[in-house]
Amino acid sequence: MKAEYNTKQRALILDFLKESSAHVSAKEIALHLEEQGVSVGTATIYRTLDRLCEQGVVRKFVIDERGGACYQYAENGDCSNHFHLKCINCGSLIHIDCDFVAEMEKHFFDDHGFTVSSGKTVIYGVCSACSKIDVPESKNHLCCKRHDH
Amino acid sequence: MKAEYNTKQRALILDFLKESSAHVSAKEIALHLEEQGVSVGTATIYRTLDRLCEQGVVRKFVIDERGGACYQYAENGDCSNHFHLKCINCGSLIHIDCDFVAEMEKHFFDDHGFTVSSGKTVIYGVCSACSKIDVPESKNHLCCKRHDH
DNA sequence: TTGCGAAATTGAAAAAATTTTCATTTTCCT
DNA sequence: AGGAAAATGAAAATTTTTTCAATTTCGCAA
Repeated sequence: MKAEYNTKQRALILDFLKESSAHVSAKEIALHLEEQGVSVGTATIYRTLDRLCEQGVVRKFVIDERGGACYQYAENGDCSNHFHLKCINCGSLIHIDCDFVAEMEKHFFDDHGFTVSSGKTVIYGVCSACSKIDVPESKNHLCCKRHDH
Repeated sequence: MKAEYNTKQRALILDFLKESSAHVSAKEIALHLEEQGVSVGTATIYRTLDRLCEQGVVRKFVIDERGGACYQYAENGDCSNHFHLKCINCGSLIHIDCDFVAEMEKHFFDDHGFTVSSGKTVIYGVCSACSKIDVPESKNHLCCKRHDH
């Protein structure tokens, strides 16, 4: 377990994320801090976001419409009705709970007469952690809400 | 459904991926093609990889030791292109192979960075027979293949 | 079969996003 | 206060995406 120091920069970044209901990009964070009169280096912003993601405090998304990734403060919502994504590479189990689940249920029911039991369903593949970011256990307990698309 | 043209570049990239048992990076692909005497633009390589990932033909990984992402050809096994519906009541396994599978794969990839391995995925629920739902034959023939397991 | 044309793809260059490097500064423990 | 560990920022390096004019693919009509 590596030690961690509290810094002004990290607090500022997290504050901004907390007060932003929507996704924000690394660049938006930089611009915001700039406006606040505080200039934080790019490297620091990315490093901080990485760490916050690792800790599950923040979620990372990749949205087509925008260049690059976006970040959002993660509140742990309810994990009631969702699918499980099982990574065949690292073995982690990810709980996803987004609008698309409903879409899937509707499709299987309408077109195949199949009533999906979401809670028991397991979708196998390679997780974002293995294919994109290095994210440890903590994040895997989070639920993902769907973002606009 | 968007049309797709076959191009020399795509074939070359896919060929290289097929013959590489290990992960290869975008740069390695570029270098390999260069050595082959064919020069393929960076943009084309990334675009092609993106598409192949979306189609589930290739998987994307990020390995710490290397900068950036790596790609690997995903074996097309017998059941690798479709989902399985497992009835929790009668136990039958239904193989479904319809356009929606691609939609799902795209969603999970785009929105969750998750590369679905369709062949290993099992969706649990109650089948049409058990819930006495009349599914039009035409729909079944159009959308899915049924097998006994 | 041949050739036309719309749609798709390409490549080069520029832009953008992200990561690395490393010297300097900050944090926190004693 | 002193010092080790951690974090920072600036700049360079690297990776990935965008732009857009030129080129290629492929169905279809002649």
